[in-house]
Amino acid sequence: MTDGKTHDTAESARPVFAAERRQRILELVRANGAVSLRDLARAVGSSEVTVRRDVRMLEGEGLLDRHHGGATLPGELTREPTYSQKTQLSGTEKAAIADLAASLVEDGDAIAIGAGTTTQALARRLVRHTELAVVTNSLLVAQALADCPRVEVVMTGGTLRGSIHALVGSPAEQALAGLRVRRAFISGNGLTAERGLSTPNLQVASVDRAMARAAEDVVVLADHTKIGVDTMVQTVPTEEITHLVTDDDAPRDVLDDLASRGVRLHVARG
Amino acid sequence: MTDGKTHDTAESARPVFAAERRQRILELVRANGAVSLRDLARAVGSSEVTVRRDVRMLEGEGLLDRHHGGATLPGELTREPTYSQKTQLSGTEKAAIADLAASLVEDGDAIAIGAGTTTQALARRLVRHTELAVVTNSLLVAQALADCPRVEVVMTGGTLRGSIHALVGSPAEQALAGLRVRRAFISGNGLTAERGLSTPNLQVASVDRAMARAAEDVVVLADHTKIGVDTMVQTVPTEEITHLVTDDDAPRDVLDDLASRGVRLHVARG
DNA sequence: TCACATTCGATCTAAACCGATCAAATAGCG
DNA sequence: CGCTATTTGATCGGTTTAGATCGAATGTGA
Repeated sequence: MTDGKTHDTAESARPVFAAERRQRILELVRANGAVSLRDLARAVGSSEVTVRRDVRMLEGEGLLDRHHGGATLPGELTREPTYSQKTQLSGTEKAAIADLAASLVEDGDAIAIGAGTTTQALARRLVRHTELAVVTNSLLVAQALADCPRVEVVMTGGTLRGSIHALVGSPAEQALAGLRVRRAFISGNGLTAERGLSTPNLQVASVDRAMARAAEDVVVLADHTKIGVDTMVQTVPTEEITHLVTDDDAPRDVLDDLASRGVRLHVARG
Repeated sequence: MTDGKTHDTAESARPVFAAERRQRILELVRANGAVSLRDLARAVGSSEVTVRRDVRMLEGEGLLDRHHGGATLPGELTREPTYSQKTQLSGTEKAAIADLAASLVEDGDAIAIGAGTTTQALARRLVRHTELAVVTNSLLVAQALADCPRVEVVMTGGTLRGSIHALVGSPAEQALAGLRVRRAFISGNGLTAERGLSTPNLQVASVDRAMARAAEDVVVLADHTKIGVDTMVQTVPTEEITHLVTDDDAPRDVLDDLASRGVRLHVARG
């Protein structure tokens, strides 16, 4: 509206200022999700070179992402840190923990397995067991045991929480309330001696609690990155944890504290 | 929003950048568990060479595993035999059927999706929908939609039937009994005009029946190998089938017969 | 086990795209 | 009026990317 230099020359074509052009570029990208440089140039009536410059500038401000051939919304295609990278994080420790935890499962057992990448690794170790009954709310655990005919897998119902690939909500909790198993293998995001196991999500916490209540023994699987860490919602208090399986990078003092409170320790050497 | 006054050049399609292509490959693999290179190439509209390159790159990041002929989820115990069977069988028909079935789903719908590889392919097509509520007893369907934040997935509980990766038993049926959805997308092993949809397994049949009862419309997904085939247990009688989605290799006479009984036909051309 | 088919890997080619430098036009300023 | 700074457009070389081909390796089926 109020451009500094008014009608100095009111000649033919209306001028397209750089700021306006960039604004239109942004709008186009936002509207289409991804636009090629050629289309952008055509749309704003400038050359590709100019648009390239604009796009680079806009990228510098974090308003869009530049790609070979065009531009996209920022962060749209770069969601790499998905689930599978978490398994990569401390894969060897997880494997060692899962091996040790699997030794706590005997043929003929009825057990519950919670959500998490470590519990998924545990489930993979159980394919050789026989006469096993496993109840879980984790899609990944169920998948791991799906092709194993000698293991009966029961899933709770519930709403799928995509980030952890597990079922939550009252259907899941109610399904667990009606069951009784010998051991529950539960993971979490943090474990301290004072507050026990914790997770950042309320719904997940509720299901984990229900799972712990359904079991005689509660086995917590937690690699060293989680020991001594406290997150938002407590799931299982220390007194109810009977076993902890972790790796030997876990802080010694916390482990001692847990042990003094009656938790049986199983430390896997990575 | 404020579309420019410029004539929009409708000739140029939305570009697909390399990053987006890889993202889609990941989605496809996550959804299907195992996808052949050819299908991936077809799905993303690139050559097999390019897809091979992408897959190799993604493997380097640990996001998927590479196998002869295709790619699978990482770290999974890969079931090679089932893999080639299922994807090779009638992959293109399944894809075409799934595409057509996806067009029967509207944003904001509440739908049910049964077990099967075709329904799984359908689920894969729903990731772009918004405000969708999906209830399913299929692990594969749930997995396909797990990473989609705009789709709410509710799973029935139940016992895992490994061969079809779906939940069966009374918990599954009871969960469905308490629900009401607009459309149910059900597959099966055989479909005839006289007996309707059928499957060789009793438990699976019960769940499919419960799912059909929970829906206003019943959409059957069946490729041509199943049309005219009758298997042991009837799941949905022809009168309750409102739509059939199949491919153009299906026997004409059976289709006509079904149509005369009120089934709306949707024939995908492979 | 052997023969056949499919798929993989590598190299090459073609094309698109990017970056940089330079030329031209316009606005600002003395 | 003329100079200069800023901005835009054009060209060129280098780089990246995608597709094609062919020998080699791997699976498949009899």
